[in-house]
Amino acid sequence: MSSQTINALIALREQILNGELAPGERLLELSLVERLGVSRTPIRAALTRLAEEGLLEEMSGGGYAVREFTVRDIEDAIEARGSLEGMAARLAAERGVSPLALRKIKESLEQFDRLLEKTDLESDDIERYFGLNELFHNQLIMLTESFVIEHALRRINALPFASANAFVMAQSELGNAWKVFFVAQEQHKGIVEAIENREGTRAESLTREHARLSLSTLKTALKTQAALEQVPGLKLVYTPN
Amino acid sequence: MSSQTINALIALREQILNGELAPGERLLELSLVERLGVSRTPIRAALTRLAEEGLLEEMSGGGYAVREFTVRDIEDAIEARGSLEGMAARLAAERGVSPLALRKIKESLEQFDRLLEKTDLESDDIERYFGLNELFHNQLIMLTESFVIEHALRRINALPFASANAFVMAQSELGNAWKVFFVAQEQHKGIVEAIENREGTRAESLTREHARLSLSTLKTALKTQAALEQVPGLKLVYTPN
DNA sequence: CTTGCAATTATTGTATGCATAAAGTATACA
DNA sequence: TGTATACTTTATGCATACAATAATTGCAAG
Repeated sequence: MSSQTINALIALREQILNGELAPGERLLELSLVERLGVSRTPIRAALTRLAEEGLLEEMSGGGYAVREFTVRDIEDAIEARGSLEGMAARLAAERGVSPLALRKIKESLEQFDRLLEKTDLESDDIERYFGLNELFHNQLIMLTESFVIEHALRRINALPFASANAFVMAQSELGNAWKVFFVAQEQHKGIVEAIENREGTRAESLTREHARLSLSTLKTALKTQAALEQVPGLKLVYTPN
Repeated sequence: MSSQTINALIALREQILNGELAPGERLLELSLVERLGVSRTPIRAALTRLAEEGLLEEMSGGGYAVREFTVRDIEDAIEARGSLEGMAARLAAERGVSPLALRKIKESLEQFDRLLEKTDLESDDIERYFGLNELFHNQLIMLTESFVIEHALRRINALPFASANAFVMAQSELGNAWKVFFVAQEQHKGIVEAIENREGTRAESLTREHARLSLSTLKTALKTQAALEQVPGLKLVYTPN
């Protein structure tokens, strides 16, 4: 994709997740031209893309509005991620994986271990955990070497609160991050072990449970004002007050 | 979406599935202008959409090419559909469904039954089965009333060989259609029964197995020249000869 | 004969003007 | 005062001209 379109896409996505563009608000192309400083063409491209991702909804008679999500949507999205990641893990176990890829993902596990040796994580450590977690989940998906699975998961992860990292941000706002991270790491290890041992069912159910850990964290975060402000996308979730 | 864009989208998709535009072939916007009779703007919109769906791949340095699929891709896509439909069925069972929706999907089951009373299905009957099958799978997805699940499944079903109906076309080419359809109907009934009885695990595993029935049918079809010609999308699958 | 560079061509990316359709408003009539 | 209709406004859809970038060809030098 081209530069102006990417600029518009990134700026728009950020402003939506920030809450600068509120849920339900209609996005007028001309006002976005002023706001983003690019012409209508790349803006229209960005809008259709964001609608595809699910962040916007098409209005009847043309135009788009920022979508409002429910807690139920978060549950469904994380269940769906768990389902697909679980399937990926199972297929990886059943079909076998390349020795190189297996070694690489084990290295990630070791890096997690080293990071979690101390019990009080500082801001830098959280940042590092964030990066590692993203890497691990990518490696997990890539183990299967399947375009279709990658494609489907990319779509789910486009929903901001569905991705594996949303929970990291939420947890870091809630304090005592290392406790949950330790549980998560135990699951990581089990998943990789299951894949190595060709235990498809175990790999799948562990991966699903791992996703549910994100869910419980996010649901706690929804009750906390600070997390609600900090975790991208939670502002789009309707919370009856 | 607007009229010219839809025209371009439909025409392009059809020509890709027909094989008029061969896998690997680069699509030049200007040549599509001649071919489809609309200007570049709606064509570009259709191209980005088809790339989103996975039918096209973006080339480095701009432009798109028709994607070539492998048998493995079919397997993965149908597994993924089974995974997501299975999740939908499980959630429907666990959360419960509206009496109205349950009654409606049971009516579909009865229509299947009436259709399958005879053992020799004619062309019209296959057509009817096709419609019923599409309806049933839609109803199944809708039972959960989840935007996120619908969204994810719509994406998977955009891959032509992944959708629940691909197997109907394949089977009708293979002859003896009613045998497989009878097995499928038994699964349909089990799924609905499980949802009604709040048996989440049963609903999920039956739904997954139902998807795998499509898979075995499609794999058989891949070995048959007639089916290869008739079933939309199978021309995009690389078959070493 | 091959390789590197430059010029040209071809293709995609962006901006904008015009057309069309939808939404809103005011006015006239019941 | 309420409703229907015509008119005005506004927003999106489409086409096209222009800009920028990537690919290709030809020429020259090693």
